[in-house]
Amino acid sequence: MSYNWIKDKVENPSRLQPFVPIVGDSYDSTTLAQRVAEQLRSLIMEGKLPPEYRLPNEPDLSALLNVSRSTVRSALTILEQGGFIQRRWGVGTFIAKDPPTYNNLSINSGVTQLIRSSGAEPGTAEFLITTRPASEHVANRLSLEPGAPVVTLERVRLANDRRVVFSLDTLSQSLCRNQDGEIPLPEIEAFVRERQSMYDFMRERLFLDIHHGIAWIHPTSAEAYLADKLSIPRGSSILHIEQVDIGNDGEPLALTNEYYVADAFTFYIYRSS
Amino acid sequence: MSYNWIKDKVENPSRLQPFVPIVGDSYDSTTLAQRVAEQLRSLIMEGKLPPEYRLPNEPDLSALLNVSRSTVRSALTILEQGGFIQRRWGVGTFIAKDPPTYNNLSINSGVTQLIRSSGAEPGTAEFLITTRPASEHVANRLSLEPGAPVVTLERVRLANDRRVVFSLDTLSQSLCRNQDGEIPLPEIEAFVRERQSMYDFMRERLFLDIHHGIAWIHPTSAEAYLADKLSIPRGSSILHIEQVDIGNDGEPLALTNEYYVADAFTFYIYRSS
DNA sequence: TTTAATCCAGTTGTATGACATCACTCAACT
DNA sequence: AGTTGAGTGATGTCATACAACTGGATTAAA
Repeated sequence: MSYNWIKDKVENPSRLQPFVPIVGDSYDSTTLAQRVAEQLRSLIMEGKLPPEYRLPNEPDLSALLNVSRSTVRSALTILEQGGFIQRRWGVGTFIAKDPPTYNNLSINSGVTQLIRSSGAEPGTAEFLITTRPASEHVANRLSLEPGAPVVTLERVRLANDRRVVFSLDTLSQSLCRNQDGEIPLPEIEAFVRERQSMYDFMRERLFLDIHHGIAWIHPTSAEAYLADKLSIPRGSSILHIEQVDIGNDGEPLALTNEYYVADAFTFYIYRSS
Repeated sequence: MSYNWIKDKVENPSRLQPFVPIVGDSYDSTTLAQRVAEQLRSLIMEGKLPPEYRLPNEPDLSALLNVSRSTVRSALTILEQGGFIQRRWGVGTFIAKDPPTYNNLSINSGVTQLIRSSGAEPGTAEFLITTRPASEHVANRLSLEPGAPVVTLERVRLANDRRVVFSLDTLSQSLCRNQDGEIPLPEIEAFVRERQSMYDFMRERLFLDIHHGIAWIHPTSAEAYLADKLSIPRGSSILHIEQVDIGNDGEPLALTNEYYVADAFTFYIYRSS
């Protein structure tokens, strides 16, 4: 019990100790182990638990978090697979030497969070929201019928007023409804303009939880339209990331196309062997 | 016990049933759960366990694999985090709708395997192995002193005789030794020429196991040298992947630079939320 | 007949306790 | 000095029981 774990190295110990398992609060669909892993992960990503730091042993962690050791172990397995911690049999569990951050593509974070975590202030320069029939490609990605109505959101994203990303989000119109019926475009626009996040809108207004995303990497170069939007010379290198977000039932929820100015961000990937 | 699981959908059932836990065979350093996960993962990636397939319940799996249910659960957690399976509380465990393949960057596979899995025959067009002092950048990536001797391996990789990748591998010379002393360059060359894999060489000759890799994504365009090597026009889009492979102790083992012709492969990434 | 509520079997999630195995330290011995 | 071996503390594995959830069947009510 003499672990000075948090005490002398972490600023805010209170985040960990008063962990309440939350049983039937709001319907969650996540398991206890996943919530514990999520809690520890955010501590690591916020830097509260520094690299190479040694965690308490599993029985103590179990007592601290007020969950059983098997739950702790399950959570640690999740974190280990993500490259956040390293376990050494017979020795202990340690924060990884180089744990993933928000510019790790293995973590499904949005553009806004990416910009913010790079130390810049996120913003939006152009904003165009429309409905249109789905192209064949879009319909294919979203498992829709070609021509089905979709909501598209076109934005130029800013980092400290510099144009760094052009993003084009697509969402089936049939999903844009709550218990009161269809949500009108202006309401969507208002929400996304303020919060700068379509994921927040999907979660809070449509109650659509994203289980994971599948992203395709397309290196390309800027043609006229993109060069104009991003204020870069034509032919500049562009990283095009096309992503489908998948819900808990395996259903595609949204399609995202993001075009990054090549030198604006450095992306990396954790590749497990 | 009436699961026709394997029986009617999988060609080679024998791979699963006679699972032997392998206790002290060769020193492994991997846990039993990891080996079980690895075994199931290869079955999935080879297509023996089709998408959306339902696995036996955990007690039956435990009996089939001759390990305890907690070990099974640990293995399943690993696979779930990798996007290979989906577990549904109270229902069952299923192969994912779209499980990762070798062109998933979250899986640390080499170029040769990538080419082979795309259905093409891998080959090598140019082959140059040298020793040189480490540049500052290389030394930094590999945690070496600048100027320390490194072995570099330059190759043009072929897929059905088409030039698709230019790769530049770097390895500290201090690691290129076995119990008999330093391994001469010609021996390295002979091995890698035949097996077309530097990872195999590191594992079998140097006993260096790679725990994971960290890859950086750099979209760029081909300058003169690369355009020549890859037989493409100057200015063509190139996907540059720089990767550091990390050992079990967190030590950097090798540095890999791979330059992919943009349209040769489609890479994707599994992004967990 | 239709609808809603209830039960029930099957499956994954969590808790608990015990033991196995590994890595490290350090004293004892050769 | 070098080696062996016990001891300690950590993670890994096993076993068992129970809780919570899902989906379908059954039953009861409208």
